[in-house]
Amino acid sequence: MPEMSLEDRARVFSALSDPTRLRLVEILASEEELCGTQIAHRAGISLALLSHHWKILSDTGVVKRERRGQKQFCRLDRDALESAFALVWPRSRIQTKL
Amino acid sequence: MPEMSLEDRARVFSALSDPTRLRLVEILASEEELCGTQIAHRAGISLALLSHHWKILSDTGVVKRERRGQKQFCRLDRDALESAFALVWPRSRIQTKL
DNA sequence: CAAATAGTTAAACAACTACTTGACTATATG
DNA sequence: CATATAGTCAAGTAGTTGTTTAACTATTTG
Repeated sequence: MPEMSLEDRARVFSALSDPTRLRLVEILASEEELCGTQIAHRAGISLALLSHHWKILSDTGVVKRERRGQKQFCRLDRDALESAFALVWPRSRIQTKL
Repeated sequence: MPEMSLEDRARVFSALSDPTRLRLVEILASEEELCGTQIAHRAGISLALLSHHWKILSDTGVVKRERRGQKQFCRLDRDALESAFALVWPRSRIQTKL
């Protein structure tokens, strides 16, 4: 993540601003990777609704997806989060450099 | 910040999800404290619009305000941010304990 | 009290968002 | 090819949000 505009940083926070999506992200924060069906099941939502939120999380760069066969595996992109958090939460950037 | 519900954490991110408000927060992240007129001037917005966004930032706990005479001084509440970020960005909590 | 500074509030509008349902596409397997 | 699994997409509805304008309140100072 070289540079993110104010709008792009706001879009990352917007991706985290819905309880359903925040739950998805928090689930992913505690796992290496999960496929769509697993995520939907853990979050207790339909696949259609996951697909809707998944697109938003992907478009904003909060998660990365990779197709393997029928399934798509998903993981957090911590660099994107860090870029968005940097100016609000400087400590995270400074301290992760340790 | 003892415990924050999923909804409350989402509300913090929602407070940061608008470019205008994110700018306000980033301005405050680089200063000890500022009064409303200073903030509005730096952000290039009207006082009426600041007041609208200021309420959202206060209600979600992202900033704390204190009246001194005519002016209200405002500063970030980093504990509230940390509580919201914790499950998404575990490193910030762990590392700030160092 | 009068005037200036600092901030609030309500109304109105346009734009956006989450969710459900049902039909659709893609990949793997028997 | 048929079936099952995995996920997408479009349409519709209901609710929310950001901004402007203009009038209003609160506090300080002359």
